[in-house]
Amino acid sequence: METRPDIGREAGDTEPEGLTPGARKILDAAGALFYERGITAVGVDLIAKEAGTTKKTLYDRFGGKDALIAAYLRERDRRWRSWLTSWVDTRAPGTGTGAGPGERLLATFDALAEWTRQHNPRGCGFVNAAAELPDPAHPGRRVIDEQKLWLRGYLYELAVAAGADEPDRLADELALLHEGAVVLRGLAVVDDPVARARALAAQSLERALSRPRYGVPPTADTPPGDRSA
Amino acid sequence: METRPDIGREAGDTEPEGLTPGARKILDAAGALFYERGITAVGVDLIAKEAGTTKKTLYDRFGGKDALIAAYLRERDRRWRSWLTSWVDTRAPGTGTGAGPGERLLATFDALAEWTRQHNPRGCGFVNAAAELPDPAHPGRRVIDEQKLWLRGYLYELAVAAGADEPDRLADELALLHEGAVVLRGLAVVDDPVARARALAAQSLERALSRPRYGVPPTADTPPGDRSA
DNA sequence: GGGTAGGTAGACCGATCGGTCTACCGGTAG
DNA sequence: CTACCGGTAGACCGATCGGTCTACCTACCC
Repeated sequence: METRPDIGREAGDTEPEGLTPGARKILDAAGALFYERGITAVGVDLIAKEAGTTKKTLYDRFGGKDALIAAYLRERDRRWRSWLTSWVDTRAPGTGTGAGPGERLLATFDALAEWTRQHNPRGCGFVNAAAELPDPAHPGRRVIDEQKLWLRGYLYELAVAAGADEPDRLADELALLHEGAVVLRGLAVVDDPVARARALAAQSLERALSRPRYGVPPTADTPPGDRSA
Repeated sequence: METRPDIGREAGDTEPEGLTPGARKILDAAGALFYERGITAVGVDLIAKEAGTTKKTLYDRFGGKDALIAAYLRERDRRWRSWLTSWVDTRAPGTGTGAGPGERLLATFDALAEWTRQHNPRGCGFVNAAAELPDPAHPGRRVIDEQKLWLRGYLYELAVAAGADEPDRLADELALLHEGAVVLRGLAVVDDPVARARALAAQSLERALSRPRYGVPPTADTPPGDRSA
């Protein structure tokens, strides 16, 4: 179990807080089981068995199921943030390029599309977890709140950088579209909800950039038909 | 001697009062407990105790926990549909009034706002239930799918009646906003997400109605029954 | 009266829940 | 060599899980 690049984790990931090999296996197994079958429905015996370890190791390394749930959410949050920011920085470097100022905001939807395609057949793991953790004092709830606040803040930063009129409003709207898209991805009511959300986001963006704050001339937006096959 | 556990009524049943008093109390208690604490976390013993009945009555009336879950979802679905349609019909009668053609579509967001204020402190009950029912064969899953498809179809009908350009697209977009709003209502990241969603819906609506399909002026109502694609 | 429906009360079942425990084993650092 | 660390193996705990069962009661209708 040496650290080998790009196996289960994304590029640029760093091993969080030096997990022992047993703890790593447990966290991986818990991550898959919690997301696929639900948190409450998965017992610690099954996690230990699936990880090829024992409950002893689980309790020695994590302390209990609640702490393991929080660790699972932290891990998922860390991967999602890394995925999103690296995607945006790579595909829409911005600042001086010929692309429109809203390119980086729209790129978040492309990142989401690929993320859901790879890791999200059952909707947002954080929304699902919130459904199972009604107790506000549960350690996992803090991770969930942080994740949602972080995304909204990230969208706000991008909105400000793009020179959007009313960046607060734009960030709220795009956060709304992100959540709606990832939730409808889990259900089967709209096909390609992320693409729909992106198109609607482009429309919202167009309006927000047509009246920039500091007199920056409105530039041509990226065409909505920009989507790659 | 056991009565038939077919009380989990089929779709098309409009009467909630085929229920015996004991079954009614159980369904009420289960509805509150399932939504507030999560489905898996709530046991049948607690439901029977909270309802002031016994497990015997629960199993005689509903057959088992899975059937009770489906009955709970059906009940919630029925209330939501009734709430939404009656709100729209009352506050936005449409067809011949002086209001705009998209008034009924926007009214769905007002209905949602009031619904969430009254019944939805923890987000969408169906999304939460879907998170806890990963098995596609679970009887509750069918109810969830029907609920989401119904809303999307209802929005589509309203979009067609309003004479929207691309009613499929508009229905998808509004469904997206509905889901995003109700999910973010459960979390605490955006204040008044329903209002944000309504504003964005109004914007989407404005565009969809500015280019009606057959050259009808945007202020005129297109007669319903338009089913061409 | 008899039959039946709906209900209450509560014992009981095997399985599983989260969590703790002792005992042993291999590697490694002082 | 010894001490310790991380792990394996598995017994064990009380509680609770979904579900079944017997027994008895009341009310209503033929």
